[in-house]
Amino acid sequence: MSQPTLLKIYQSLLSAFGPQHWWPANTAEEVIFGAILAQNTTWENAKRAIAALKNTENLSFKKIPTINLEELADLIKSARFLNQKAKALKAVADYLGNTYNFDIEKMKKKPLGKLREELLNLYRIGPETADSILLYALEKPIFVIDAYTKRMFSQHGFMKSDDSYEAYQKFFMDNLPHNVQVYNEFHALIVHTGYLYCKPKPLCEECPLSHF
DNA sequence: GGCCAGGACACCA
DNA sequence: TGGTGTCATGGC
Repeated sequence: MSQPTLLKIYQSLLSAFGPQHWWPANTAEEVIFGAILAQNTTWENAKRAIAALKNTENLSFKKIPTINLEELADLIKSARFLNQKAKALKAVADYLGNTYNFDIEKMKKKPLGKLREELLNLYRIGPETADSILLYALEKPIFVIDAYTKRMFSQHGFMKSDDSYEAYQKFFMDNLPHNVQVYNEFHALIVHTGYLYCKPKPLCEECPLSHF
C-alpha cells in the first residue's frame, strides 16, 4: 500500500458520495454524548437517546451529575446497554467537571497524547470512542477505526480481519497526510460506504473499494 | 423468533 | 494474551 493509493480511495469515496458533514451534532459536548451513546448500536437509536436528554434539558454534562443513575438510564434506554452507558456519562461528567470545569475549549489546549490517555482511563471509553471524541469533538488529528473500517479493509485485502485496532490506525495514519479534515471526512465516508455495501451481507464486488 | 447494529469490559485459563 | 460471555433496545 502506498500513500497515493489510500489517498485515491479517499478521493474516490468523496467524489462518489460527497462530504458527510460529520459529526452530526451541534456542539462538541453533543459529540461526546453521541460517541458514547452510539457504541455498538445504530445511530438512529443513539439519536433517540440524545433527543430524550435534550427534551428533558439534560443534554449537558453539567446536568448529568444532578440526575440519578436509574433516571438517566431510563432516558437513554433506546441506545442499548443503558446501565453501562449511564455510568459512562456520569464518569465523563465527573472528569470534565473536575479536570476542565466543563470547559471544552480548555480541554482542546492539551496535547493529543495526554488527552487520549485521560479518556482511555474513563469507564467504557475504549479506543474507538476516545478517538471519535478526539477527532470530532476536540479536532485532534487521529484516525478513528470502527467495525466498518475493519470489515471493508480486510474484505478487500488491505489488512487482516484480526489485526489490532492499533495496526489499523497505523495503516491509515502512515498512509495519509496528518490532517483533521481528511481524517474526519474519510472515516465518515467509510461508515457511509460500509452501511451501503457491508451489512449485513457484504456486497463486496459492488463496493467502490473493489476497484483498488 | 432471530439476528444485528458506528464497543467495552469482566472473567477465566 | 486471547477467547468468550455479558450488557439487555429497537428495527427488520
